[in-house]
Amino acid sequence: MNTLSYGLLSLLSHTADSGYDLMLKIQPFWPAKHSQIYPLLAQLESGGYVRHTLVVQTDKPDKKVYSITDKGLNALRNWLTLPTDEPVTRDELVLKVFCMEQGDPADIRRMLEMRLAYCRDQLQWLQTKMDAYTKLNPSPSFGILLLMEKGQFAIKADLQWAEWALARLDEREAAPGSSRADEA
Amino acid sequence: MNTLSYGLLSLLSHTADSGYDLMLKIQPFWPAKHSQIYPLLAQLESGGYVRHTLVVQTDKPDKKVYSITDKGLNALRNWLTLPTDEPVTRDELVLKVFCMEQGDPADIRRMLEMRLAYCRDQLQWLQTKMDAYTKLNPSPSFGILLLMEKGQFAIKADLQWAEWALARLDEREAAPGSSRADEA
DNA sequence: CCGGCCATGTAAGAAGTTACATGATTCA
DNA sequence: TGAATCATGTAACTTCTTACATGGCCGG
Repeated sequence: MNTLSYGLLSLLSHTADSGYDLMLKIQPFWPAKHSQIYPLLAQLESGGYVRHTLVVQTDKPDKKVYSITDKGLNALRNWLTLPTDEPVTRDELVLKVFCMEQGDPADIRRMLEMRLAYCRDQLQWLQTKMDAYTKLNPSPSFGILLLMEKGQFAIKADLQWAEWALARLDEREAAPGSSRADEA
Repeated sequence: MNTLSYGLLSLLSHTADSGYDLMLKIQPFWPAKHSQIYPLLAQLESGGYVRHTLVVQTDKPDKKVYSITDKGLNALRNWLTLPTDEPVTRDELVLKVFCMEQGDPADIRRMLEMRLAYCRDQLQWLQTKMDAYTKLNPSPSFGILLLMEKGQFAIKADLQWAEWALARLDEREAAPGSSRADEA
């Protein structure tokens, strides 16, 4: 039972879902490909944590809809009491920023602008999700509200940093000479 | 040449360093164990991107100090022009929050308090690093300044979210009944 | 004297990605 | 007609973690 397994159980504790949909839904929280999800679900099923029923569809391929079992729920509850791993962020951008003096300033600028655009996209996507969710739901899940808020906090921080960094780049380019220019 | 390889080259573009020190320094940016770093450095050396000299020490074990070559610098510069992968954050906490209705509210509270403490630690650690760096350095690297700021933005966002979440938990516990309590 | 730090490495295993494989429907 | 979505699966590979292995120095 690894973290991704618990992630799947966590999703299934809200609603039964196909492997495909689980794969899509877990992306914002714990990115994983279908090639990782499908075998894991089979494993969880053989362990008795989930069970599936085949749902036949005419317009689309048939699907396996998984639901969590009592054993799965118990495992989930126990997991909640265990200590939580520290978060890990892997961002290629920070490695690039670290050695940015080696490259063309125009490349750095482009990099930061790309990040800015990415953040705006993410923020808008989240906003849409939040609107849709709160409209469709009379008394929403407290956990989901917390998460959507968490996502917003994180994206906004990244966005604000990118803006701040670009502003500092502008300052730099406006001022002639190197960082020792203020020694006048 | 994977991202970690470029990360090592990025660090080495500032100062020559031992595998051990590189391992320690890269943790905040791209966590990796020594068992991954050492073979990679050997590989980078056989590819001509870095070279090492043996530094004999009396009080401590001898070490291999790696420095970047021209070929390494060129590879680094080229990498800076390439498109940057999107950042990935994996945080077990979000998976737990998603299904928190399944568990004891006291567990959730403990979880959030742990996160809060972790964030405060991280923030203090960063502050210390920033102070030390800016004091020791007359004209600091622009890249490093940007990064330290980025770290602060991210940690503060996480911290503020945790505080906000705990406040909401308090509200919940103060109000009797469920979310339908406001239907009075 | 025991645990932690320094310092390097290998081996085995788990986790994650990319590619291979299939096939119907829908939209431009 | 060609690409995207839905839907499931396996195989090969890369990446990352844990464990094995060694050994001196230092502080409590």
